[in-house]
Amino acid sequence: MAGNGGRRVRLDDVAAAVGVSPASVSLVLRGAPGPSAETRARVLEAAQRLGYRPDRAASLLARRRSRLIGLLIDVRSPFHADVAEHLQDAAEARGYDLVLSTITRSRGEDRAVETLLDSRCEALVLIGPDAPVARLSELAATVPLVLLCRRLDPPPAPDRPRPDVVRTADESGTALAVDHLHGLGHTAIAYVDGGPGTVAQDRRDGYLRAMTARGLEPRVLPGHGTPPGTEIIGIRAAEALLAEGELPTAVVAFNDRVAVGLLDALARNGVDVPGRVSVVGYDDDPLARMAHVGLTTVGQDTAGLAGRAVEAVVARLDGDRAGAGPEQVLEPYLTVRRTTAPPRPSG
Amino acid sequence: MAGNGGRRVRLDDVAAAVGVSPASVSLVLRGAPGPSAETRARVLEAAQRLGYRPDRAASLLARRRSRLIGLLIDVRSPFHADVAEHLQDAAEARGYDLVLSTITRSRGEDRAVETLLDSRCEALVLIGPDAPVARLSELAATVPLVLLCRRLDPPPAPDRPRPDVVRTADESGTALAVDHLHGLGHTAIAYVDGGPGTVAQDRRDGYLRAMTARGLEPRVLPGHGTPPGTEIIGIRAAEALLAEGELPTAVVAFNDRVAVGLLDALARNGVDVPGRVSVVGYDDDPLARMAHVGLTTVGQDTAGLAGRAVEAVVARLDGDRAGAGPEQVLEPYLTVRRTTAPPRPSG
DNA sequence: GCGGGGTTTTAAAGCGCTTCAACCAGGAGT
DNA sequence: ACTCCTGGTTGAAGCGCTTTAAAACCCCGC
Repeated sequence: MAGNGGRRVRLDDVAAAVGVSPASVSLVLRGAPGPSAETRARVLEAAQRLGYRPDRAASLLARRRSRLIGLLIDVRSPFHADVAEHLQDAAEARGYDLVLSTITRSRGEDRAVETLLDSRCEALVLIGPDAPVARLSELAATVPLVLLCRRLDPPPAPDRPRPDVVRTADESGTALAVDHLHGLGHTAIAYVDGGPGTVAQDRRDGYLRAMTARGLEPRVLPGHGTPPGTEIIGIRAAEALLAEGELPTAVVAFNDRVAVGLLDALARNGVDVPGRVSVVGYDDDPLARMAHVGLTTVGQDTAGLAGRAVEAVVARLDGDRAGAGPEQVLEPYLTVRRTTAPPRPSG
Repeated sequence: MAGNGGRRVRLDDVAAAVGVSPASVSLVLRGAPGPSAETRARVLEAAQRLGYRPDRAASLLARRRSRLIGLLIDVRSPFHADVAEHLQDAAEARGYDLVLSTITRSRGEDRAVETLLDSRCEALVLIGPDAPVARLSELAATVPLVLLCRRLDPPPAPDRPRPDVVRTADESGTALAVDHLHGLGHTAIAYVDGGPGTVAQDRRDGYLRAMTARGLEPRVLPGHGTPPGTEIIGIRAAEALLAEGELPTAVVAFNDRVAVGLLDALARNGVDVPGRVSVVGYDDDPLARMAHVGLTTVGQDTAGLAGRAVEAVVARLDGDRAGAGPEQVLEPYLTVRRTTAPPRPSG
């Protein structure tokens, strides 16, 4: 079809082929109002025939608005990947495009954000960024900013610019887990903590509150250590519990990786799950879904998060601030799989 | 510092501030030869002071060459992520920039490739793409193309354009595994197959050849089923072996996920690994590295793959075709962890 | 047959940067 | 004294598209 002599087909080529001005072609190709049905058809046909593909750089440069949303993503995180996918779709639906910038070992958040800004992004979405509140606030002064899964704690001074926040109610997540277990008949429910950070804090608080509300005795196993939120923490927690002789009948873990460590250590010590101990994770990681793991876990509504994030961006950018508060909190949901069951009748 | 009144700082602003022409500023900022040391210093100072950030779209448009390499990436694959990271660095070192395009459920390879092309990428790198050879060949006619971890099989007609190929010698990888096990004293070594595709084929061939070369009896367990290359396959294979009563003393798996399924099913059935059976995976997945898995596995040299890919691109683009053949094959390496040991003295 | 209202079309001015030919000083060479 | 360099510098022409104001057109009714 194409691939013929040398140069790439330009807008002008299409215009010439049809016998109209480049302006008309531009209008038609972007579906802008103006051109008549007939012109429209002829232009489309010619563009198709010549294999015309608009040049994004040129279009971007000429356009008054870029309609670009920058997303900072840690390419190794399945959760980030999932959010990215949904953001892609949500953005597209609103007429925006997504630009990805990966953060890697050799490329910190700041660096990645710069790239995004240089690419003319009109707004930025950051997923659980590490940057301190002050830095985020400063950035929010430059460009509309949405924080995904990251509370602002401590909140910036009220006169300082404030990023929008879209997150999951992590405190409800662990409460959900406790509910589920309590509903099954468990009363001795332990919790394995995450590292520092607002997310870990929220999940722990949710657990504590839910336990207290039910008149149950909370028991938090420490989650610090390097690195937090990994299998090792789960293994250590399991070992600590086993050393005591008396196991709780259920354990809620800060996240799925911790839960997997827990499961593994328990299995090695001949402790049946869910027969002897029930385990609940958090994140609904691909890990948890793996057939042979079948971890009961708390999931986040990634599609919802992505959708709200885009809405927040659009609200700022297109100014139709409709009902969107500065912080949006979505409810997590529980996915019951095979690691939870009623406690074994004691004996 | 910046963030002051309205508009973004442009090249012209810097030029005006220093009192030189925009042309000079452009030269200085790109480190191009020409400007004197003094001009250079003054421009740099002013740019810094004004917080100037070049506009990529404009720069891209004006530049004769884009120096952009497009990478197609499945954002959920840790292997892709790893390669991307190394490519980023390798490209940068050669003065190129990487543009990422993710392939998702709602966004196939073709779509992602188009985005890349529209972004003015001068060359494309695809990691193990699904597209048929004909399509790849066609694409290679449009733009320099490097295939990572994907052989061209069957090879396109000799007169057709041919993508460069950079891959791991998968046939040596499984041979390495067999070597290792044989060296430990194993003779009954089974293999769990992957799905269709050249990679699975190579790995199987490597196993078969290595076994035959050592006068050992090969035993291939089927790897087809949906989806191939996942834990389920490993579980099924383990069940099949257990059903027979007589277990081999070692098993090589098509990849780590299969190996993990295998490990899990064995553990559930009280089979000690590596006491009773040794297991070797392939890919050196994060999964394999997890503390509690400790899977002995064959790893690919992702940094090397990325480096070669960039070299291939540069060779095509900058025309210094130095020593680079159309297909480059890197050797895999074995990482011994805790799932392999000498076979238990029979009895 | 002409002014008026609406619909289509287009000329032209950029978007912010790069590039390249031309230009300019101030030595060196003859 | 005059030409020839040569390293520095710059004016101006784009890159391929969007956008806007204005032109062109068409159909009416008077």
